[in-house]
Amino acid sequence: MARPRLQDVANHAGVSLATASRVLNGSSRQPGPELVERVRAAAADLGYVVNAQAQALARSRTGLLGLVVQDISDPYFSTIAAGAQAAAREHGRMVLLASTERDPDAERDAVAAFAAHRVDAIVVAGTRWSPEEDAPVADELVAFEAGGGRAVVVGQPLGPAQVIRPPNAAGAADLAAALHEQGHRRFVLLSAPERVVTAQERAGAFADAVAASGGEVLEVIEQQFSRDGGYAAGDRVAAIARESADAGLDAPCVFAVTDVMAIGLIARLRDLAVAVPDDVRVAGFDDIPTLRDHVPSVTTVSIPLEEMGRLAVAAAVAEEGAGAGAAVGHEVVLRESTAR
Amino acid sequence: MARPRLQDVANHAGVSLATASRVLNGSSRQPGPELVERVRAAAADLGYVVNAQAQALARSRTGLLGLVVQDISDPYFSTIAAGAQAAAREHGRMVLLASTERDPDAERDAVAAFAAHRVDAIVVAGTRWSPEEDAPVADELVAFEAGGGRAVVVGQPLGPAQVIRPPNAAGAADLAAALHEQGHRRFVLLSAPERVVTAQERAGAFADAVAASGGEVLEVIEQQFSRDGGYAAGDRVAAIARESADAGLDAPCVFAVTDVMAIGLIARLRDLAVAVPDDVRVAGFDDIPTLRDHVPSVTTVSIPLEEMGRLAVAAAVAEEGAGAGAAVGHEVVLRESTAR
DNA sequence: CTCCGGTCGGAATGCGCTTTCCATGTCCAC
DNA sequence: GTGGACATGGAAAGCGCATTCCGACCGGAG
Repeated sequence: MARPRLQDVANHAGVSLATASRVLNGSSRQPGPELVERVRAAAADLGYVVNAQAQALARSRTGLLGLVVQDISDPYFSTIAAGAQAAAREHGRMVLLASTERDPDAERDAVAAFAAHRVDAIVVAGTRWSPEEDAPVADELVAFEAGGGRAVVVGQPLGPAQVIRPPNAAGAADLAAALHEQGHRRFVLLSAPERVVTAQERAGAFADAVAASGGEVLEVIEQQFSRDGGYAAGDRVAAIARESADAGLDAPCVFAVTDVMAIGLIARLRDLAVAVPDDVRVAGFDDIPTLRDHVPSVTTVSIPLEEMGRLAVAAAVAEEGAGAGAAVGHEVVLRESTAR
Repeated sequence: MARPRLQDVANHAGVSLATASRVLNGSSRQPGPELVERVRAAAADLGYVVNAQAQALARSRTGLLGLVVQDISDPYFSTIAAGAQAAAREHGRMVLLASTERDPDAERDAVAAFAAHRVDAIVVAGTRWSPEEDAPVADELVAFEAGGGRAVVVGQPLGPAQVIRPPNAAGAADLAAALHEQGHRRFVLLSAPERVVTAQERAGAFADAVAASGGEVLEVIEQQFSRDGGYAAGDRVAAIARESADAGLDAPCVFAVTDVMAIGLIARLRDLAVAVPDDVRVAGFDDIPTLRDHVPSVTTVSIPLEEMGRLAVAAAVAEEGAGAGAAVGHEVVLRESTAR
C-alpha cells in the first residue's frame, strides 16, 4: 500500500536506481531504448509517482514559486494571481500562495515561510507601506536573495527585489489630462492614508497634472483603501457637490484612487440622491473587469493586471540578468460617470 | 555565502546535530535549558533557516495543502480561496495553488502535480462536469488517497473525496419560494450546458419548486456559464418580455444560475432598453460581494463562500474520521431586480 | 590484433533533516 | 553503598532521489 519508490521501479524493471532515475526524470543522459521501455512499463505498472520533495532535496531546486498577495479575494490581486499562475504553469513551476490580509507582518511571515520551503523565487504583489513597516519584509527578501533566491515585487521597490511597476503615475496623469480635455476643472481627490504608497502615487500624479493644466483640486479626502472607504467619503462629497451647485459652479469631479473606492462612493451618493454624473463626476483606477457592468459605467484607467502577474513570474524565472525591464502599459477609459 | 545547515548551527553551538534539531524543530524531547539557549543563539547568529524540503523528506509529511480552483480570477473562487488560505494559515499549513481555466484535463494535471509534491491533502473547488470528464481527476484522487493523502471537494461528489456541498438545491428552492411569495408566477431559466453540474442543480431545484407551487417555467435558455453567456441571452429574454407585454401578461422573472450571468443579462437588457425590474425581473445566485453595488441591485441567494473554503480545509486537515458533516447555510436576499 | 575514444549501466555518495537507539550520567529508594 | 529508573546528549540510520565516478563494453583506427 505504501507508495512505490524509484528503487522499487528499478527492481521491477531489473535495472539500477540510476538508470530508472535517468529514464523517468529528464536527465541529460538517456539510457538505451530497450531499458527506457522497461523502466517506463515498470513505473506504469507500479503506479509510481515521483517524490518532488526528494527531488528538490537532491537537486537543491524546488521548482516552486512563492506568490504573496495582500488579499486574494480582491479582484485586483486575484487577477494578478491568475496571470502569475498561468505563467508559472507555462514555465513548469508550481505556485505557493499566501494572502496577507494587508498586514505587513503577515507579509514578512509569508516570505520567511517561502524561504523555508526553498522556493526558487518570490513574487510580492501589492502596495508598499511606510519604509518602517516595509523593513521587516525587505530584510527577509535580502536574506532570501543572499541564499540564492530571486525576488520580484509588483508595486513599488522593496528591498533588493526587481520591480514590476503598475503605471500609477502615468495613468493618473493621463486620466487628469483626459478629464481636462473633457472640460473638467474642479477636482476632488479620494485617496487613502499616507502609508498606502499606491494611493499616494496615483493621487500625487493626478494632483500634479491638474495643477499643471490649470485645474483646481478642491479637497483631498483620505479614507480607507477599500469599498467602504469610498462609501464613507460619500457624505463629504455630497456636501461639496451642493456647495458647488449653490455657488452656480460646475459639478466637481472626484478621482477615487481605485475603482472599488469609486463604486463605494457612488453607492453612498445614490443613497443621498446625488446624481452621477450630473451632480458629481467620478473616476476610478484599475478597470476591474467585474465592475465593468456597473451603472453608471465608471471612467477609469485600465491596467493589464494579468499581464503584470505574468511579467512578474517571467522576471522571477528568467535566467540571470534578464531584467524586469518590460514596460507596463495603461489606457484611460472614459465612460458615463464623468460625462458632461 | 551558502545557506547554513543545521549541522553548522550544531557545530557553532558545540552540540550534536540531534540536539540542534530537537531545539529548533518542535520535538517532543527538549534538551536542557542551557543547550537550548546556546542553539538558539547559534541559529540566530548564522541566520539559519530550516529547509522545509529536507524536513518533509525526513518526516514524510510536507504540511502542504493543494488547492485547485477553476479560475482564481473569478470572485466565486477567489473568495473560497481566501477562506481556504486563512484556515490553512491558522492550521500552520501552506497552500499550493492551481487554477485550471475550467479545463478538466488541467484539473487532473494539477492533482497529479500535487500528489508528486506529496501534499498532505488536496481541495478541489468548482462544479463537476460529466462523469466521463470527471473520471481522470477522480482516478488521480483515488491514487492520491491510496498513497495516504486526503481529498476534499467543494461542489459535487468526485471520486473518493469528502464533499462540501454548496446549498444549490436548497438555495434555489428557497429562492423560488420567496419569488412566489412576492407574486411571481412566470419564470425563465437562464442555465448553462448540461455538463455544468452546478447549473443543473440550481436550475433543476428551481424548476421543481416552481412547478410545485403552481408557477410556470416559460423557457430554459442554455448559455455559457459566464458573464458573456448571460449577455448573450439578453435578446431572447427581451423577446419573451415583449411577448408577455403584448399579451398583457405579467413581466417574466428570469432566474440566472449565477450572479455573474445575471449581471451580463442585465447589461444586454439595458442595451436593448428593456427595464429591470419593470419589463423583466432578474434573480441570480451566489451574492458575489463585488457585485452588491450593482444597479439595479440583484436578488440572489447568499452562500458563505469563504466559510466553504474554511470548511474544506478543516476537513482536509482534520484527524482521521472527522467528517465534512458541517452544513453550509444560505440566505435568499431579495433586492430591486425582482421588485414588483 | 591492439589501443583509444566513446557509450552505457551501476555502485556509491550526498542533499538536509528527523528519529530511533545507545551510552552516560543523575538521582532516589532500599 | 548499591541497583535501578530516568533523563539527556550523541551517533547513526534512513527519508527518496540526482549525480558523480568507475568499470565494462563497443567500434573503429592504426
